[in-house]
This record gives sequence, structure tokens and C-alpha cells, in this order.
Amino acid sequence: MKDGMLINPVRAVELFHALADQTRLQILDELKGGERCVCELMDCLEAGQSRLSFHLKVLKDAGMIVDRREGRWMYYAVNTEAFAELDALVDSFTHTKRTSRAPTRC
Amino acid sequence: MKDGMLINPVRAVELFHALADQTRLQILDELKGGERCVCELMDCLEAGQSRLSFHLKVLKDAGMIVDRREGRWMYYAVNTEAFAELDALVDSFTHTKRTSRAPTRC
DNA sequence: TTGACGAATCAATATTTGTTGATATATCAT
DNA sequence: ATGATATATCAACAAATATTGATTCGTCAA
Repeated sequence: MKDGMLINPVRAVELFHALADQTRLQILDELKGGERCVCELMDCLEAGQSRLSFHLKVLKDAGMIVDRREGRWMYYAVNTEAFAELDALVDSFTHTKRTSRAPTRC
Repeated sequence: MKDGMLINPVRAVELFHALADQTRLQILDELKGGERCVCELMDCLEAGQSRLSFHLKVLKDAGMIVDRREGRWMYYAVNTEAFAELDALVDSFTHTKRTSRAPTRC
């Protein structure tokens, strides 16, 4: 990711929110092993189709995953760029040192 | 953070959830400049006392910030360790390569 | 073209999260 | 002790998010 590029707070919230859920983390964890179709995710996560679809949409809207149709199947895969973005975001949090001023009491 | 140490999913959700809110990100951003008392945060975030207290608790429960009493004032500051943990967590996401197997169709 | 299948979307509902104003608690100054 | 101040907590409510089952849509096979 471009250095010095600021990620706006709205985007940051969207990213973190997408990750702030057990099911979605499981999905991402599974997708780390390569692309998967929905039915396979249903299997290994033991989640209903509708529920899964919902969470996949959240992840997709946040840009964390990408999809690809192949016939009747939809394949999902992690979007590497988004992870780089996340990495940069966390780094900017961790490393951005501001001129530390003393607290001003009320 | 210890290498190879796995962060459990529940903890990951807690961390990301704590960050998935505009107000809480603002708080952290402010605290990057050094420790602050609540009244000062109220000022610069233009947030009510009760609301702020709520979000500070979320951040504190997640271990993102620490507090310190000084007389009537409570001072909050970022907890560096938690940020290291976050960093490690994101890294583990980004870099953990699993043996990529082909997707198994239904 | 019809039927079956994989997946998205919708509507209803449940659950969780956030906000607000009121009250409680702790500490200080008098 | 009393009152003032800083903050936490609580209760009521509002808003956002997640779950479920039903329906719809797109694609394929016969």
C-alpha cells in the first residue's frame, strides 16, 4: 500500500466491522486455504445457506473477498489487496507517533 | 508478541469489535497523543459523558486502553501491548499460508 | 421447455449494540 | 460533615445487526 496514504475512519470502521464476527473470521480462515464455493463453506462451517450468504455479502461489500461464478457455483476467495490495506491501517495505528502533549485538565 | 502464538477467534472478534466504531477510533486517535482525562476527551470529541464512558469501557474491556486515577480524574492511555497483539493478529491473517487445496465442489 | 440445483434476496423476528438522561460513587475543598 | 466535581453505572429506549424460512433468480441437464 502507498506509504503515507491515510485510510479514512469510515473505511476503517467498515474493515474492522467486517472482521468483528466469529462466522466471518471462520470464512476467511477457510478461504486462506484457497477459493471455495458456498456449498463447501456451508459444509465446513455448518452454517445455513442464507446465513452464509449474508456474511459473504458483508465481507464482499467490505472488499475482503472476491467472487467468481462458474456455472451454478459461486467461488469466493480472499482479496489480498484488502489484507494489505488492513495491514497498513493497523501499522498506521501502531506506529503513528504524534507530538505527545501533556493532558489538559478540565 | 511471541511468535507462533495463536490468538483465539473469540479474542480476535473482541479486538476487531472494539475497533469497529467511529467514536472509539477517535478516542484511540486522541490517546495516541498521550494520556487524556475523560473531560478532555468529551471536549475534543464533542461527546456526552455517559456515551464516552460507555466506549471507554468497551476499549478497556478489550484491553486496548488502560486507566489511572489521579484524584477525581481518570486518565486513559493506549495499551501498547494490545496494539502489538493486534499487529500480530493481522499478520497471522495476512501471512499464514495454508496448504492450498483445490475446492471440492458439492 | 421443464425441472433441479446453487445461491441471492426478502420479510419477519431476535439479538446485540449504542444513546440518553438520571442516579450512584469516589474524591476533593471548605 | 457538606457540597461540588469527575466519572461510572443503570434503566429505558433506539438503532443496527444477525438469524431463519420462504421466495426468487440464474444456470444447467434432460
